[in-house]
Amino acid sequence: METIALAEVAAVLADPSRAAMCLALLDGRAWTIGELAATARIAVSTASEHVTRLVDAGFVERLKQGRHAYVRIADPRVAELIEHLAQHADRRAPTGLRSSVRVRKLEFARTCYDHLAGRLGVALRTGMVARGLVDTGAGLTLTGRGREVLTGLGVELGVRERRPLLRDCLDWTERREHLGGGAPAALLARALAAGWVERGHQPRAIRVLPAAAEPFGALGVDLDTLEEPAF
Amino acid sequence: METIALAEVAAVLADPSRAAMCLALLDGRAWTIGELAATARIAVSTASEHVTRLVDAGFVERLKQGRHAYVRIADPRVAELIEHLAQHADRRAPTGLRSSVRVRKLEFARTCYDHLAGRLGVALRTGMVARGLVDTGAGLTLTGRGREVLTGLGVELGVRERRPLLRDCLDWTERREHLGGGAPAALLARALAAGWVERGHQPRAIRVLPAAAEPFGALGVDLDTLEEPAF
DNA sequence: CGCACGTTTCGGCGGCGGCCGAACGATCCG
DNA sequence: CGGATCGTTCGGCCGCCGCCGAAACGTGCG
Repeated sequence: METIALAEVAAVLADPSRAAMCLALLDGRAWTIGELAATARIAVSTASEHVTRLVDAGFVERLKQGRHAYVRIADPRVAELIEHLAQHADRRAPTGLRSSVRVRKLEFARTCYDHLAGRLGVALRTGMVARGLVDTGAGLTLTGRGREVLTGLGVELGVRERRPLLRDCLDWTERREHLGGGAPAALLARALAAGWVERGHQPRAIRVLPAAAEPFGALGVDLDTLEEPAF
Repeated sequence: METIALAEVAAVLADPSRAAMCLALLDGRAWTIGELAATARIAVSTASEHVTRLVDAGFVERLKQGRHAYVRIADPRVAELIEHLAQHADRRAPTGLRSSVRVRKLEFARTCYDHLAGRLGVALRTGMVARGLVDTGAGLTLTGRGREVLTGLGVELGVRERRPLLRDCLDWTERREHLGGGAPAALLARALAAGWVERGHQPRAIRVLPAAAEPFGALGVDLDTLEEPAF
């Protein structure tokens, strides 16, 4: 039976420690075993075993480099799968309110695997929809104008990507949807390369630089009104 | 931590019996507990317990009707999630060749949750792409002509659906992709209503009727050349 | 060349959860 | 109203798997 394959792959994510590690890895970067052990609050030995299982399942890959072993998500499709699963989990969460300072600091702008999330990510979705760059009629589609504007900003929309250009993404700290998919990934890459934003010290943190005002304005995001928390 | 929510939802699918039940339910219809127990080869009592867990997790819903309890997938999004997961499982399966007669009979035409699969499903994808009704540039999109043709056939494309109109779907018996998403779901509904196809006796079986020739021809599928197995 | 640090392997412990059969409950039918 | 059929609940058994600390391994650095 093929059916056991499904159970096997689900079982890999079914452990709290492994789940925590995968969620951490959604920042798209490579973590060491030690770091992963720390965030999951387990012994390194245990973390190492978990990584082995994740590798066998094709979720992550191990990169040996000197005496360190780096671990990262194997494939964008894996990231989407994890997000998809997390999204369902989120949907039926009684959910207490989020609290920690660490999370608060990440609320404004951060990455979600390979695209922007946080309030900035949410604003991007709202802005692009308001300007008619994205259509929400059935699923999400990039309009002709949307394509023009992104291209004008130097964002390279890979034509041969397998995943859709746009999808709704609801990551695990933010309650509202932001934009995932190929186009937002390309946008983040462009934003980093062009110095509109840069990575902060915390894993998923993003700092917005002055140069971001113009390009993000073109996407319907007014950074000035966004900068300060609403409350 | 929210992270445990991910593990919890994964844990629900992490059991072989529950996975088998979910896969069976992907035919989109309501099954009784007894039937589910039989396909999963477990005692009814155990199956009942599993259904309870699946309900609590929001994957399926229980419909009491007389002395029977029917179970079905709660939501198209759940079906997509399961398919997504199964797809990843499939991707890294050493995979023996499929054999059983039962599967062979379903190869030609069957449903995959709420849309067409099997060789017919695959041909539909190929045909619509060949006719320029579907564009595969980046992700999958329905072209203007595609929309016209479907509408002309009486297929109602719900504008307010949340899921995308088209997505690639690779179900667990077929190796090649077929079309999933809102549009193919609407197409199947129309095909059943209009008498182009009808449901067979096996759970996922679909029988193609003569009236199908014309509408499917418009979608680039030549049923005559497809009818007989290639080997 | 040896120590230190990061990682992996091993052995053993403990708990969770899936499994069944039996008893109970509910519903339909004669 | 009784017997048949389906489902659910309960109790108890068993195996799997996540956990840790200790020890082995390998790489870089002094």
